[in-house]
Amino acid sequence: MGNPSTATRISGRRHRSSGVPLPTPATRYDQRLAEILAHATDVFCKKGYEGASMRDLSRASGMSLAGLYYYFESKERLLFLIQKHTFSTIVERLKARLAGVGDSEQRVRIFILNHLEYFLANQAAMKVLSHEAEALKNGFAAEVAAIKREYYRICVGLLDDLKRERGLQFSTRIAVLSLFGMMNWIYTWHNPRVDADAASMADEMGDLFLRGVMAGTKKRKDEH
Amino acid sequence: MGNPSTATRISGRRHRSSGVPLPTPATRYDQRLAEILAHATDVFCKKGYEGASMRDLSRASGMSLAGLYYYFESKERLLFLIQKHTFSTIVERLKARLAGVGDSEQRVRIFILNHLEYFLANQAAMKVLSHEAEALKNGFAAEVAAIKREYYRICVGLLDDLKRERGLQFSTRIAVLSLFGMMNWIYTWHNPRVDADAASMADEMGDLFLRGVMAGTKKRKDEH
DNA sequence: ACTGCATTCGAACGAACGTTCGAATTAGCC
DNA sequence: GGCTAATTCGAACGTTCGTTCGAATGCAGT
Repeated sequence: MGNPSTATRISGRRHRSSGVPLPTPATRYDQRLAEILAHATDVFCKKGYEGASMRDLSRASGMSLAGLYYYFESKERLLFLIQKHTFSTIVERLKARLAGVGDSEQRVRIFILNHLEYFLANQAAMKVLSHEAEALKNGFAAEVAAIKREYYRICVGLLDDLKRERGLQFSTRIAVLSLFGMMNWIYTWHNPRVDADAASMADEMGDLFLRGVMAGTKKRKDEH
Repeated sequence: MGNPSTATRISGRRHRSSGVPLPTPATRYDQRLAEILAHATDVFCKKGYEGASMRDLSRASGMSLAGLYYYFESKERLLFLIQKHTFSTIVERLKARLAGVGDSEQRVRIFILNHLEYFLANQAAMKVLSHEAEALKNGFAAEVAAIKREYYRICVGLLDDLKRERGLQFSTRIAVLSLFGMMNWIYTWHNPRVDADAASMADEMGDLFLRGVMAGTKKRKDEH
């Protein structure tokens, strides 16, 4: 089994026309693939990865069943592309937002806000990421798991900083995973018509979590 | 479509032999069905509802493919039976444990402990309940949703009591759903070899959640 | 041994599955 | 217009799916 990331399409893409000032930011191929990924995300969200058939994806994207296979070589790789792109983007945005912010409580709040904003703006993709986490196998699964681990480590770092600065006592592991639970569970209940926007929700969950973590017994300072 | 709950097997079960002092608490039929449900729970947990085939269930339970249909009339009803039994049991146990406890903080802690204890003692069943919540359709889905709603309302009641007694200010909806998220997410990460038992975990999550909810700004008492 | 019902099974059903292939169509470039 | 490669498609492949059916087996009461 080859590396899931490396392109398997050997034939080169169309070369960009000479002097055109980039009327489209990506090749036609990339655009079409992105469209298919978007439609497939909706279908996977609604019917689940196993429950969605290639014929469902064909219908949703308006392309013939066989035509889909010009853009990816298997249903599993399609899910992989969705998950990898979604997860990479959220990590990338997080890093950009954390840069230049020093206060450790503020940094945790940024983590929560970034997660919830992206979650609510891309609900379908995030549900597919959360809910179909076990659907990929071997190489595909490993690559997504690596991104997940990086994301997890970042959050652990933020909380360990907070803990050290303020001399708090709690299990970082339980705290981080509880926070992920609070945030990721949203896809099971969020209703844009009754629930607030991402910023308010991030405030509310941030309050709940940070108070819960910071109201704990501090270490006495004669403990080292 | 008939009521999913009512038995469709018309033929009566074997009548209990006359004077025997209940050597088995249930009929042979019920025992065998329970065995099949237990094996099916494991398979659904491992491969997902859609991903598990009737032939997988046949293999796991050691019964022929056709034989399974003597005990239930469809794969969907099998999932329904698992979800309904699991959810009913957890609600029933919760009610028993809450009876006679007056302190409202203690009652919330009991809710958390009951949930986590059952979750960790029946991980496979609870994962099937949490993860396959959308797999049932129409009548089947409605009946499980009714139990879920009752369970949700109980938790809302506990938190509203706490809120009133202590004059707290927070969104009950967000708090309850955040708590469910913290607890239900466990099935994605809990590892019995590294994580503590249910009681410690309930303490830790109870601290995190209750501090978060109670450390909030209290209403001034001249507000009514 | 015989009867009647509960239980189990092998074999098959039609439908739907993911994927493939060769031909048709389209779009950029001389 | 004609050439070439990129793109799309209809039709089919072999496999697996959930479910059904009639026959076999087990077992209790007579």
